[in-house]
Amino acid sequence: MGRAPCCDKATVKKGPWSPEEDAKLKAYIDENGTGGNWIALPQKIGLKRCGKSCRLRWLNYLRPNIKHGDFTEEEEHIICSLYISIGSRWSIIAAQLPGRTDNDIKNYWNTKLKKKLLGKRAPSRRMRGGQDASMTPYSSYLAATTASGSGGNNVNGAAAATSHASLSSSALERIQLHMRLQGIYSAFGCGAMAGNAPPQWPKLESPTDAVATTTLSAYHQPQSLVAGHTLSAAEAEQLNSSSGATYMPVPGSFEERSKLGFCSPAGEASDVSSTVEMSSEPLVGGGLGYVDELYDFLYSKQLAAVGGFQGGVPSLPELQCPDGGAVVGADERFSTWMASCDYVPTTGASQLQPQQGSNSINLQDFVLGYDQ
DNA sequence: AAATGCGACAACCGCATTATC
DNA sequence: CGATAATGCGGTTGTCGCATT
Repeated sequence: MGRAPCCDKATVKKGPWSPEEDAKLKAYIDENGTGGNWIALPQKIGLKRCGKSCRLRWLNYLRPNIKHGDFTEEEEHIICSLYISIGSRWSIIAAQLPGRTDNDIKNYWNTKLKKKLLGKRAPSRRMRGGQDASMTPYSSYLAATTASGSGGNNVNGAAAATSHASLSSSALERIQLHMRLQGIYSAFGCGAMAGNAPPQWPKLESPTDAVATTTLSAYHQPQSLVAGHTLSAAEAEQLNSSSGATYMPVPGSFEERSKLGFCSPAGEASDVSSTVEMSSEPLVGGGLGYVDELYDFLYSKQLAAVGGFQGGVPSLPELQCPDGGAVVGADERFSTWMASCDYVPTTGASQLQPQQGSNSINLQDFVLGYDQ
């Protein structure tokens, strides 16, 4: 037996809301609030609507301070970065964008951002079956490692390719997108098969997805994200020895790095290229260059603004904590921290709230650490 | 000018979680 | 402590308007 429906579907009106209905609902809530009972609300004000529908209408449309219209580039970057970090947790992402609703962001992602990423595949740069002059060092590395089948990647890559054939197109699309996003993550912070933290994959429900997820997880080993600018060299060393992960102290102020919309470790350019070239990336469906393009998409403007790679590989934006701290990332530490936090989407600037006595880390901001 | 396709957005649906009894 | 109700959330669908043929 499934649960009882929340309302009588025969008598409830569906479809778009009329201005009159909007006015009724808004007037009532403005005056009385929701009363903590959405189910009873429509009867009180004489609306033939389901309580859930009223709630949705209020939250997504009628609520004050809702922003409609185009997303700014900064908002796009935040959405992309958080999607990389936490997947389709739209309510959490929305909590970081005051005035935006989860529904808005979800729609924007599905209709624009995702296509921007999936559709940004420039034929001149990929799917050529070999290297060419336009390939970046990173692409070249990927091609080389794929061709040579280095280490466990080869095995897993073959498994991925096998599972690829049996996936539905929608599942495949999702996996490809996730791989691109995850690939960026790997490129920024992941040395080959290093680290112990399990990767954070967005939810994949179907059995076939599960197969693919298992396959992919085997060679995505996200590295640790740390509160870089607050970490001294000694602290970093201590953490490295105790956790087995790679932390690095990062010079430069948070303000400097956040100017561009992302925290960016102020490392040297040589550090960046060497790190990127060291990274490995599984390839499914001829995915060479995915990382490049998403990287370009996310960071080209930032890099241009600082005159190239001098700013180092950008990190992710911060999730605001009530104490003024912030957290970002997708590693085990982050997911642990997330699990120990309540997030409270509100009409204003929402916040992540560490629970009392929780295993929270006093994070200021994060940068990616790199393996040697 | 009509038909068709497509993108954007609003709304719905069902499941998971939380609160209450 | 279990059952039920309410709420929150993410995935999906429906509808409308614009662009293209």
